Amino acid sequence: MNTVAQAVSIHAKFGASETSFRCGQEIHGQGEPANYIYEVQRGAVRSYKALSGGRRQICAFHLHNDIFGWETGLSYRFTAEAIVDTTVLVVRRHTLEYVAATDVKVTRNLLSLTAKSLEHAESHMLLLGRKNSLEKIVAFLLEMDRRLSCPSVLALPMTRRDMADYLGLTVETVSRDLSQLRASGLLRFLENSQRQIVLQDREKLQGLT
Amino acid sequence: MNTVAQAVSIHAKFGASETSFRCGQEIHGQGEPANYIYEVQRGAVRSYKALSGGRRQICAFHLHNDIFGWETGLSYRFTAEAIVDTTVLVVRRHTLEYVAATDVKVTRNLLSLTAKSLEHAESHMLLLGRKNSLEKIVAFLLEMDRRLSCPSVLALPMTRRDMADYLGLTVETVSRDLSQLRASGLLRFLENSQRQIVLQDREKLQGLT
DNA sequence: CGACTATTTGAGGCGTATCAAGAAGTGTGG
DNA sequence: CCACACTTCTTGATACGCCTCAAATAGTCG
Repeated sequence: MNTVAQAVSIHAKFGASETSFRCGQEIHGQGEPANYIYEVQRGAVRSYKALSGGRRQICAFHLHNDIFGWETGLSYRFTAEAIVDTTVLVVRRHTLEYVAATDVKVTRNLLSLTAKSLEHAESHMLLLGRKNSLEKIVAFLLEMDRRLSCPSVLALPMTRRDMADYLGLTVETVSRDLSQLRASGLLRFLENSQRQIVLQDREKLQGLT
Repeated sequence: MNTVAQAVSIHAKFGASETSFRCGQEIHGQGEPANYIYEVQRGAVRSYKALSGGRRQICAFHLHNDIFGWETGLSYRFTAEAIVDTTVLVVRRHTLEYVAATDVKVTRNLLSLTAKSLEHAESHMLLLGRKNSLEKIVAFLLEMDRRLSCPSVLALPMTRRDMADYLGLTVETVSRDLSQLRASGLLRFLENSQRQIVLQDREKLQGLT
């Protein structure tokens, strides 16, 4: 069962509208009424929870075809922001729930979607709780590599700060570990761009996490 | 909607059987075929993922009436072990899926159950990634207090090691922070028992997390 | 009681955070 | 296209929170 493809069809069926956000713009805020569900068409989005003292935990990055903003409760548990210029499909939650009430397939798609998120969250708990900084960085690179379909050049849409807030580290540690991986020849940056990375040895990287 | 109560009714409806496990016994192992779903009747269970070097991340404790072992994939993503002598209700996954195929309410209950787990996992990510040791301990105590219905004496079923593996800490750090909280009068232990804790000031504790 | 496990406490070390500064990259207006 | 301001990223020096190792104490169970 392909969750994403089925979810896309839901959107098409119910007249989803398209909206664009500039880099850095908020799509929905933590605590606001959860009235819309989104799907990334172009660009990328971060979903995070905030803590006192400016601390953030990014719980997920949403890339092409990912769905986000779906809640069982009344309000969003995350703030979602575009991390590059981004276009999303939007459907009213009300519409989706109306359909789910009559079409079991939609409910099952929502279940599948939620289960996928849960699976990701549980793996990420292991990473946050028990991996060291290098293992975290490597796991992150391989996750992005996989989700972007293993391109020859990994074009990361997020800043080092976003990476740090996803991995429970600081910007400096992220930077240092990337430098270390570069020094040991496991990856390299494209010239004039620190966010375009070539993974030189996926197998060895896999062994580090 | 009360997930737990509805899930219990599912079990009753479909002839769930009762099984008991001794403290420390494995209920299901990571990677095994996920053929059964469980509900805690008496006792408590830990679900964890293992990493190289003996590292563990406990993703959840399952207490009275909690359901665990439900998977969308073929195999268990966790090892589940009784942490005290425990009795569970067991239903065949096959049975549940057969019913879910005809009864939408069952599918919706599974969705609600999964969404609850997801919500917990996402809060726990924030804890693991961005809280310091004292904030983690306090959050843990308040979580257990809430889930055990705020009893006058908090009777923890788990060891300090389990707490540590849930919070991404070591046994020693857990012990030190508990001592510190005791020294500052925010909690006390019952005599002859380090696992029975009285929270002396829930409000102040709340302020620490 | 005696053996064992769980917990606490202390001393010291390590990994990551913090603070600081400079380099690299990006965007804007001329 | 360049000049300038700004943000992002890197690198170095140092600090500190939590881990590691070790040993004593408390609790459990035969």
